[in-house]
Amino acid sequence: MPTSWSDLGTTVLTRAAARAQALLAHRLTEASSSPFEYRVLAVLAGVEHRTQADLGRAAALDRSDVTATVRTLEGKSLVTRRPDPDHARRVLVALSPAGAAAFAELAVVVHEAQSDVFGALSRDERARLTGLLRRVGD
Amino acid sequence: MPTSWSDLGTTVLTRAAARAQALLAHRLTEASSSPFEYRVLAVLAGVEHRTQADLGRAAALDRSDVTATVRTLEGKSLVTRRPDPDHARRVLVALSPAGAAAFAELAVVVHEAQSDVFGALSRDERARLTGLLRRVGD
DNA sequence: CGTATTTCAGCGCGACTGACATCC
DNA sequence: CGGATGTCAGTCACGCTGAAATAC
Repeated sequence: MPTSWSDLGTTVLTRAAARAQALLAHRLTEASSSPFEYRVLAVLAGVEHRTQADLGRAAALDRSDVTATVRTLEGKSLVTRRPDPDHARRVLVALSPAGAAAFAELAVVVHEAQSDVFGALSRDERARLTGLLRRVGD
Repeated sequence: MPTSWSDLGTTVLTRAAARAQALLAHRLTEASSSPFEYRVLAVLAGVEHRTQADLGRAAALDRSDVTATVRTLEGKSLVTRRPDPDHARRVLVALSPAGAAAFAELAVVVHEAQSDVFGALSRDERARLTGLLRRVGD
């Protein structure tokens, strides 16, 4: 059982995750986007629309973060917002054509980021790693 | 190749790390400590003293964070600070007896946190996981 | 001179909390 | 009424940057 900080399982795990997050964020920033924005776009891709609350649940984003991210995406014209006709309190968010195109490009970028992170591992090893991580992440 | 956010390798990795960090922080907070403090104590354990800059490098802590953490530990009398006789600008930090005792107790707490995180995995699986993570973390 | 150390103020990101007005 | 929704303000941990003062 390791006693030195750097050999702890949680430390190794945290360090790898920090590097992964940094590389992913770097790739997305280069593409004038951000992890939050990508998460929203990814949820919106393939569905016609979604309420912000649902969006937050699907993207594991807090409601307040959803608000800010969606407004940013709206400013970029990647997303449209309109009130739900059946539920005045709700806002329906949908991908614009430009948003769908942006997501397609960003998906490539994100895929590259996965290679940045897991490039040292074979396809088999990646699968084993994510399998183990899923059991750790609950 | 997964396109949905939650199936990305980086996402699974980040989620697991977030849970690990939360569980570890929770355990240490219960013990009236913190991850930063433990990292400093762990580096100090086994050596007589260390300059703050060295401490930061060894604990992978930023110099500014070292300053704050060491002052907190000094306030708890777990650590002593004295100027380096040979190098007036440097500060030598050492574990006090109380600090050594506290570290011994916290080491148990941290070990429990490892079980909190990796409890679902066998000893073999833990070793395989950390091995893979090390190749990801650089 | 340049370099290194300590300290402080502040930033950015991600996760979150509390409060509020609004609506079903 | 309770419960959900969108918004805003603000907090916290962690990893940083920039600048200043000091010493080598």
